[in-house]
Amino acid sequence: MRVSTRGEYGLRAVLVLAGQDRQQAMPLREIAARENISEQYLEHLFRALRLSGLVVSHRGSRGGYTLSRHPSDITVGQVLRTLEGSLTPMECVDGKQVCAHGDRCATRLLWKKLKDATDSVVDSTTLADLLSMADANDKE
Amino acid sequence: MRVSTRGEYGLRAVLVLAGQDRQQAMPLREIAARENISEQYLEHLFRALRLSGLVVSHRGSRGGYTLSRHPSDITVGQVLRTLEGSLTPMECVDGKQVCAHGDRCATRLLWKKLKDATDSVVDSTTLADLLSMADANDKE
DNA sequence: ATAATATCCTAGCAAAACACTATGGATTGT
DNA sequence: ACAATCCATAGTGTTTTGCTAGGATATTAT
Repeated sequence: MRVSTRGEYGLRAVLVLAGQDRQQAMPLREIAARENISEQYLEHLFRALRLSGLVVSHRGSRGGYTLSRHPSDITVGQVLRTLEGSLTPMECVDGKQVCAHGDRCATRLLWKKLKDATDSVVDSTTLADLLSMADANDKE
Repeated sequence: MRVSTRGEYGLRAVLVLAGQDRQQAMPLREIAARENISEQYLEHLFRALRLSGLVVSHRGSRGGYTLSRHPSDITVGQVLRTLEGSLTPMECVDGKQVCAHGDRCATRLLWKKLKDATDSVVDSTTLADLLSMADANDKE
């Protein structure tokens, strides 16, 4: 039930972009240095983030990445699902194939509850939310 | 973020015990056969469940396992944590070591939310709850 | 133009986790 | 005695994780 480093690093990296001026592209080198993450590893993660449309890349000198939308318009669910794949505890509540038992399966009822609980968190929390919450704690 | 087969099989197995007469010990062979799980693998899981006090073993002929308490007195959280270890998405919200940033870390705020969400589900759902929910769906 | 700065893409790989299997010993009911 | 169980440790193939390597491609600055 642990989030892998893909989700951890990726979210941290995207939050760096979210706390930044959106007009200015930030190179991976800088994000990697700031968050103490391998630049090469981050490249993989940003490839996925770009393909899912969450970030925009700018190649060449003075290039880098920017968020594709405002931080208040990107949920952590979108980031995490891009990097971690489905966030469900079991395949049978993925929407795809349900086993023959369906809702008469006692365990599936639990997996469904867990799925709903995590969905409600990640789909209602935006990057801007996290930043403002952290900021509020910082001021105390 | 997936539950492993340890949690899946283990929960299914204890639910078999929960739906059973508590006076009669049930051998692993029978649970394994009913749930289509390897008996040898289940032994590992039940060793952990016994050590955590959730089931009681009865050795020898006519032996087997029983729940240590009534199904309404055992939460799925107790079962899953025994088999899966901590259910937190990240180590830093495990209660143990928090990184230097503490609550000013934006990502940690998310991990905390996720932890609280899953905790509230697994700690408030008992084996009896799952059985009665499945039973209700069965009758429809 | 050319050099410098970036992203882009594919491949590979060591370590850890996962999902078991194997084997033999200990205990109890009949 | 004997069969049915649990108990315990060791081993093992597969998959996932968490990277590193190397080069191609695009853009900007000079």
